[in-house]
Amino acid sequence: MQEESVSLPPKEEFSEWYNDILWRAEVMDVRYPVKGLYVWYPHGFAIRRAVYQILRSLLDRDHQETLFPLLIPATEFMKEAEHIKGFENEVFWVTKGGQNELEVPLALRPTSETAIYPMYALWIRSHADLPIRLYQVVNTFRYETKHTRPLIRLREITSFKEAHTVHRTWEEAEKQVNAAIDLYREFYRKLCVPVIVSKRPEWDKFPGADYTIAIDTVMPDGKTLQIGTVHHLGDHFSMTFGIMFEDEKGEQKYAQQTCYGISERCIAALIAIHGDDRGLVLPHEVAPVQVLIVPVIIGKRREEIMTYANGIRADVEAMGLRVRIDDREIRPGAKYYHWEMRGVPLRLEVGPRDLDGRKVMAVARDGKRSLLNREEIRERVVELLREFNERISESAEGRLRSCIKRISDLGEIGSALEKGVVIVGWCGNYSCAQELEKKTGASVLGSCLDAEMSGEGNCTCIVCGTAGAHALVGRAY
RNA sequence: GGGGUAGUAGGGUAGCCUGGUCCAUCCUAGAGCGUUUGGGACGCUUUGACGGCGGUUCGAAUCCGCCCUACCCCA
Repeated sequence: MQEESVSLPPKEEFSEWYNDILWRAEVMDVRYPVKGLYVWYPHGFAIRRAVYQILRSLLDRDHQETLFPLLIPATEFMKEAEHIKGFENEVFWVTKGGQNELEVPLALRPTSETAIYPMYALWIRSHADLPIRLYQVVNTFRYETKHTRPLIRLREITSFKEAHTVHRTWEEAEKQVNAAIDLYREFYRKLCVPVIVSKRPEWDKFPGADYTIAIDTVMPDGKTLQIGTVHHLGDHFSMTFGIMFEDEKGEQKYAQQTCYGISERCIAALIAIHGDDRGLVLPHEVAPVQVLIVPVIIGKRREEIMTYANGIRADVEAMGLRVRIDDREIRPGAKYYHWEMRGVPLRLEVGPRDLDGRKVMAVARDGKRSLLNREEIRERVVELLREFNERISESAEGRLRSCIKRISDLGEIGSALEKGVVIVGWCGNYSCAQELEKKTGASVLGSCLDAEMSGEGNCTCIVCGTAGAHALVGRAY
């Protein structure tokens, strides 16, 4: 009874678990009085900072960070027909300045193509200006009418990393698309979050794109979460916004573009994929506290133990790790629970026994214990953190694999979808996809791009029986 | 988008139909003091709520309206 009041609901009840862990682990406060807007607690924000630090460092290899305005004039926003159609029902508009009605209403960006591309038209003159690869991390606004959910479906996306690139040729832009996919794969590998890459069907691509590649993961309840998209924009936007350059022969040409984005859904995935009944489980790179030191103080040896613990702290700090001593006047067990909830990957316990034997007890977040010698702390801590990441990575990978089922019989698809996603043969036609979606309540996410998932050779459509390719079907968030 | 159920202190509940009381209650949490400290310590003192806004009324947790939030079901 006592434990019930302080612990999480079991993770099998994912919806409630997810809601609870967000405030118990101090990630988000959902009590802000506007629908779909949530507050980052400092601890959650520290996770966000570490996660986006990884993303930034990957992008900074060949992108530059920038910052465009939040407000987009209606005149620019309304230029690209397909783009408008895709977003017009979810745009927030600023229509007044003080008491006065604005002559041109201003949109709160739902995404920034129409803010950035008019400027690209001014900046780009020659082939020598290309390629351009810029990105920004900004908040965007979407008037969601469906159920909002912290980090997953928001009216203010607080952490939208969007990249916008410009190239000379369609092929060059396609290379960028592939580079972006690789970059996202690398990003999620660092978060130990396994992903599925697929090409979205024609009707589900980004409004105004040639095609869309999506990165999905599977949540513990078997539903898929889209945690990244990469779009080949072709020349749709460059024709609309007049982004032209003079090529080597002196001819004016429309530029080819791509854009790709990741939002704080990556943090939702991080939490959902790794967390357990005791709270957050975080890969060490993104944990706000990477190493926690708990002094176990008994009787009169307080000073001695604190000195020992401080020496260890200094050692770990010198390795560039985020370390913390919990010296509160509470029992050690309470500290363990407190920091396990918040996802500390490695805990070092130091008490009289350790002091006497010049040892330290190291306990990883997944329960693995190792008794270290005081002298080997520097090497061993790094090693333990790395091994911990490998273990959670592997276990997440295993769970993803176990909830992907290959199905060739239409009758089996329903039960398989309760546990995860299915791979079926699909001819590529809208009508068959529609029938499939109607029968199962799930959506056709797209055609598999991972060789190991699509398998060898061709197959036949599960609906109509004609020749097709492997497609991914799942219940999506 | 449509429907259902619910919201009472940090968490869990009673009360609501049939408006009124002096102390709601259990587990915690916060503040204070003391004893403690190798997996959620204990004792004592104390603080704390009726999801929000408006209406009806002498009086609202309770009745009415709108909104917000959560969970479930259907499109």
